[in-house]
Amino acid sequence: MRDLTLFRSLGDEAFAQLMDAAYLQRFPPGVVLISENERADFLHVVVEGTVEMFATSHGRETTIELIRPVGLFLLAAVLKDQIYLQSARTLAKSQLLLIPAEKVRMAMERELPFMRAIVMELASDYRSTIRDLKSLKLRTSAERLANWLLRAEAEQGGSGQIELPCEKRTLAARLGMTPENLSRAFASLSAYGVQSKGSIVAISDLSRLSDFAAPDPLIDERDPS
Amino acid sequence: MRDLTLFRSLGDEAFAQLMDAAYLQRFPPGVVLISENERADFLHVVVEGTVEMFATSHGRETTIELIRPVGLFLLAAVLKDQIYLQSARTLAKSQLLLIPAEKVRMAMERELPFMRAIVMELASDYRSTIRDLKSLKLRTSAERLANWLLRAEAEQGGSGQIELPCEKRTLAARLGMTPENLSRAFASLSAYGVQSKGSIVAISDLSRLSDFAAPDPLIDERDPS
DNA sequence: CGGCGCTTTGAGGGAATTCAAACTTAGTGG
DNA sequence: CCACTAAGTTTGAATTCCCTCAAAGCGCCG
Repeated sequence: MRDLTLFRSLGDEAFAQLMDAAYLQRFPPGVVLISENERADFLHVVVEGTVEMFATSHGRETTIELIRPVGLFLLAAVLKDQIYLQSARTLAKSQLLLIPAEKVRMAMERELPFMRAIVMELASDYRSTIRDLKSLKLRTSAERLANWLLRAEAEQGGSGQIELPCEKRTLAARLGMTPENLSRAFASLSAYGVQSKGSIVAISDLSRLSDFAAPDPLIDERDPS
Repeated sequence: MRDLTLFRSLGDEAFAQLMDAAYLQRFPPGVVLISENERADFLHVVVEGTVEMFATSHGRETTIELIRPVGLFLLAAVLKDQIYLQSARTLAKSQLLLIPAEKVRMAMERELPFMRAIVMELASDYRSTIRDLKSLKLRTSAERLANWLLRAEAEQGGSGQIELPCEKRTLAARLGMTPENLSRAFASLSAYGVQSKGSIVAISDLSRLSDFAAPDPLIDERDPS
């Protein structure tokens, strides 16, 4: 927990207070943790497992983001004391820490370094969402997939192999397309050395894929923290 | 200037210090104020006119947002001391206040209420970007236009008439489509009582348009501040 | 008044979605 | 351990949506 940049900023006492008020809970896969339109009662921290942030409107649904350990979500809604704009469900067996919203806001008021860390966290989240927006508006679906693969490959150690963190249907929604379309995108990337078998993807020639993907640091690279 | 929620939080002295260090500048239309990939040197405040935030990648370009008085941009990049992810250009004759990034960060450290206001501003910006993302991923282009029109109508006083704040090509990019497609979207909305002539759009029957648009509070409504 | 640029319209093509069905995989219960 | 089921994935065909290219119309400003 303390590994989180956000909580590293807290003094021991304040950290203990937050933890005392928090609930550590386990959930099986497929549980809807929160639904959009509810009031923000808890800041959620993913300690173990995977959580999908998704959104619906008039029967349609899409994935906004995947949260994996150690990551938090709903911070903006908690701070503004507003309703959630996104829903969340577990994709795998997960362990979450629920911190009462009120306690988070109190800790922020009491500890300047914590508020500073919150500013940085929010700024990062904002910028990361802008990157997503740019990717959606400036790229085709195959390009989005190609760049997503390149980044996943690097994050998973650069072995040329990727293990998908979720089902393909979810990845499709995350990248803004249908499952069928993702399947076709994978098929079209086979011309650039991409082979997918189940949840394992192999990239035989990074530079060839990179030529097609044309990665853009202003979309694909993460801010240095 | 002091009307801005962000600056209302500043003490008189700190506010004066910020203003002393800032530059008030006028720009003709069509000037590129900042380009993505540059380091964040100034927080920008639009005092008069209109600024378009846009982004490019490999020859493609899109509009992210329009900023009008009194609004600010580049806050996240300034706080993180990072490069900009977006470019900015004036659409009309504009007057901007440029506040050195370093001064903003210093003011934040010195004044707790200012930092608190920054937290709220960032949280709002984040949530508003999430709304954009949902709109893009969950709606067709005609639906995005219809909902944009409904919101613009309300913001402009509910007279049933809208004056477009920018050229249609820019609105098209803002909504994630081509100018041709926007034109066709307008044509298709004429079945729901929408007439556009130049930069004036008339809605003859709000409820009919609303039936088609199916506005969703979690996408179209702004947070109460 | 003329020219430039934006907007509209049309035609054609490409990309993505929908619908449907076959196939694969994982998980369950016999 | 195997068969069976259910769900996820892939493939195919048809459709819709959107984009590109091209040309014509229109408005605005010099």
